[in-house]
Amino acid sequence: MIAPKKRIETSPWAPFEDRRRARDEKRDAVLRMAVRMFLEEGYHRTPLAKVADRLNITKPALYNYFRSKEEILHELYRRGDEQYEASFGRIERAEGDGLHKLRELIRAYVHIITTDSGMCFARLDDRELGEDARTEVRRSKRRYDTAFRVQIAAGIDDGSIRTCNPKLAAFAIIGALNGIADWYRLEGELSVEAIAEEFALRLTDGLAAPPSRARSAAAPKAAAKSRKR
Amino acid sequence: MIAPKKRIETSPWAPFEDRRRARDEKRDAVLRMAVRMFLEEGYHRTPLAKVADRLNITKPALYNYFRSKEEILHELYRRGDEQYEASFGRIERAEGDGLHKLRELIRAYVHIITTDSGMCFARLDDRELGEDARTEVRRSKRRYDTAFRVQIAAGIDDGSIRTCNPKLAAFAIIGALNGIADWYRLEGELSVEAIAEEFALRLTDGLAAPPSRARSAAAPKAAAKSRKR
Amino acid sequence: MIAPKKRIETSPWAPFEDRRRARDEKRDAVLRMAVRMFLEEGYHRTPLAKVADRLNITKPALYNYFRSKEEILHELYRRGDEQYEASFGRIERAEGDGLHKLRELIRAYVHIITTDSGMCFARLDDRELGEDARTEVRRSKRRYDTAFRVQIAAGIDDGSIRTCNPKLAAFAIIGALNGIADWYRLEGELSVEAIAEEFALRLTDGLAAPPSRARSAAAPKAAAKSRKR
Amino acid sequence: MIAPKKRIETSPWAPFEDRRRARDEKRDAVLRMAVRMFLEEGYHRTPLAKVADRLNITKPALYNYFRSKEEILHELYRRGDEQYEASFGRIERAEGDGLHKLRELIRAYVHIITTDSGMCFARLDDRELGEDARTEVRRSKRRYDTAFRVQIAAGIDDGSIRTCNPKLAAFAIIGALNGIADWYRLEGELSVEAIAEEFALRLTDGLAAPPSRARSAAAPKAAAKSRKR
DNA sequence: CATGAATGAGGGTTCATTCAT
DNA sequence: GATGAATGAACCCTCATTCAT
Repeated sequence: MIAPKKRIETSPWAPFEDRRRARDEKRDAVLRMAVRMFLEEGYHRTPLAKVADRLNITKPALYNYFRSKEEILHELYRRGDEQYEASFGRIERAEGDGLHKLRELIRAYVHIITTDSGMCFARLDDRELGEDARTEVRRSKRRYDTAFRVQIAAGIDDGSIRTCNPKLAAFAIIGALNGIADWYRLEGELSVEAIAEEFALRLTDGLAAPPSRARSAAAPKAAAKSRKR
Repeated sequence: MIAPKKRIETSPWAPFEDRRRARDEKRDAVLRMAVRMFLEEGYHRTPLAKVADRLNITKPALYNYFRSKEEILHELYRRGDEQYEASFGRIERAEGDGLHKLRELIRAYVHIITTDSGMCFARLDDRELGEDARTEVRRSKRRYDTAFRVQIAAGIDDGSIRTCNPKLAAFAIIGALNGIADWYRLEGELSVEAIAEEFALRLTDGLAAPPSRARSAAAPKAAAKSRKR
Repeated sequence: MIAPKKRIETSPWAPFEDRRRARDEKRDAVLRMAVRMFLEEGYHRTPLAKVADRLNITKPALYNYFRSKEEILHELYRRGDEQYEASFGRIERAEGDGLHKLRELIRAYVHIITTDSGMCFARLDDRELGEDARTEVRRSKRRYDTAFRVQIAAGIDDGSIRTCNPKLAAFAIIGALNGIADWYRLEGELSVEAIAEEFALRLTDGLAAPPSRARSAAAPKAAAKSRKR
Repeated sequence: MIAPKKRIETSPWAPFEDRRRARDEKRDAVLRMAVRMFLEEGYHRTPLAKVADRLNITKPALYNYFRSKEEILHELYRRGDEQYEASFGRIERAEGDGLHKLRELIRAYVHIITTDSGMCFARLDDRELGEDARTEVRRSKRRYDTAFRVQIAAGIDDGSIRTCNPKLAAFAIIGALNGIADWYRLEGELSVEAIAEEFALRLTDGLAAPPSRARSAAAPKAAAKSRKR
């Protein structure tokens, strides 16, 4: 009821909060601009001065938010990783056979790799990073590979996926997915959902166990169902 | 027949010939060294001085064979393109339905992308090139995309491939194939042939038309066969 | 006796006084921290940000007490100079022959150069200062040189010091004393008093005129001998 | 006799030799210019661009001879060390009692510290160097200290030097000697020899053991007296 | 008073490329 | 044809200092 109440209550903290938020927003703006330019032009062909210019600040101002150009890159990878990690974790903890989860992984991957931070893993070169960060990024990449392999192996076990070399199959799928980063921006007519669905089916149909007569009735249904979404 | 004969025959030009050959061999050596180092370390992280060093020559000596670092890169792309072009042309001119040719394209692509020059298209960044060369490289890339799309479309027409979006399907396949360049060197246990065969089948089975009863007898056999290997 | 008494007495001016004192104390704290870090790391390798950090304040806060980094340095020299000036003046005004006063100067110098501000003259580089301040500092240094020379000359006159080049002798002594700043912190086992006494004797014994007839015969010989070399 | 003979004889080597000499001369010129400017202005206040300017070359040209600014500094120390090392070694291996050798060390030190490279140890700050080089320089400095201490201790043993704390005495002498670097350039009227001789005598007379019985009675008294203070 | 943010002025280093020999 | 040397253009990063809040 009393107007200043809220003000009084939050008074001691507000400045801090506001400051921090403003700061975080700026830091974020730097990252968003940087990732766009890195993706567009390439990391090493993007001087920080240009990034700063487009943000209407000066080059050293960036150093209020990051310790080095490399740290910006590292942070971009980290943000990408958070997305992958969250999505993959959710899928892994959910119910479903190997094939289903594999398709979910594909859908998730498509949704992430079509975002700026998601694209970093596919389009930026982790050799620009120092030893430690590079190791971290590569660990993430291996973790994604593994996520796919695990579901493929699970699918083979539970009969939802035909026998194959899980490692190679995972490489093929991830390769196809990473490739999206190369053409997505330029082929604007397709929605992310459409791409996700198409890849989820196209990349797995070939892996799905061939419909035995018994299964031949069920599989088409599943396919039809998933196609609806 | 006699060993020196050839020498005698070419005698007047021999110096020229020899010179030119020696020159070409050196030029070639530069390219081979350069591509390896570019692939290993990245183009812009590979100073020409290091390339020269490993060849036991000096940096300016490189300028006897190439006008610029960029020209080296350009030439590498060109050599890669020659391979793709030759293989693709041969396949396109051959007999067979869409599915067959698609598989042949995949096999050819695997064989080329596992070579140094073939890897350039997938692992080097054409944005390092100047306007003209970049345009040329991108035309090549589009041409490969098109090659795959055409066979997919042909396969859809001739019934060997199930209905799908040829552009997306081609992107998926090429993405999977380009991905090979990311892991091939590190996963040494697999032969190129094995990879080629696995990818040719794995990436197409899902695209192949659903086995009619007539076909359903044949397809499993093929699958079984490939599994044995 | 009662705690608040002092507070009550100064009551009307207390805020001002307190303020000023608080301010001076802070200014002082800055100087004490700065001198320690300048001596430890070197002036130009000590960013103000680090000084501020260790004081748990922020960099621009320093500018409330000093107009520039250079002013801090200048002030440090000034504080050192006050000490030298006070001690030297006291000695010069006291009684005693040249040798005695020379020894007193040495003792005083040791006591001052083993303090932080005293060390500034020996360990910091006055070329970091601007024209005016640098001139001032150099005037101080010359003044110290002169103080030593004057007593040496006086000693020569009054017979307490043997004939020698006063300028060179003063340089030697001051050099030896300044050198203390290079090792004092690291050779913790010696008390300032011990060092002062040792230097006062060691650096002058050779300069002192032979006190007795017995000596007057021996000393020239030694000198003659060593001169032969 | 034949003019070109020499030319022919040295022919195959001359280019190499000439090249190498020219290169070494230039490298040397860089070092000589650098040391002068470093001593004059201070290391960190001397941009490489200015050094290059005075040599009529451009900044990056310096990188043909040195890998970094720090390496130049390091090399300067090394050249200084060579001089000290050579002189000290010669003296240590020679004949003579402690006092004699101590005086020789002093003379040598004066001769070296009045040269540009010799001055580096006294006037440049080894904290500008990286870990390794700094350690090396400090080892050198300790070695010089030790050289003096050893002779003082030897002199005490052989009776040529009166009992005293060798460490402190060495510090005092080296301090006095290093101080020369602070005033030598500016006090041009004195020859190096004169300074060397004056310091050799002035700094040791006080340390020399009283030569005669006559003195042995007087000296303790003086010491006792001054100790009362 | 104190703070976060921003700036301007450099400085060291790298590297493709050119040139005289 | 090859070399050593040199250059110019960038680029990253640091830091003292200022300013609005």
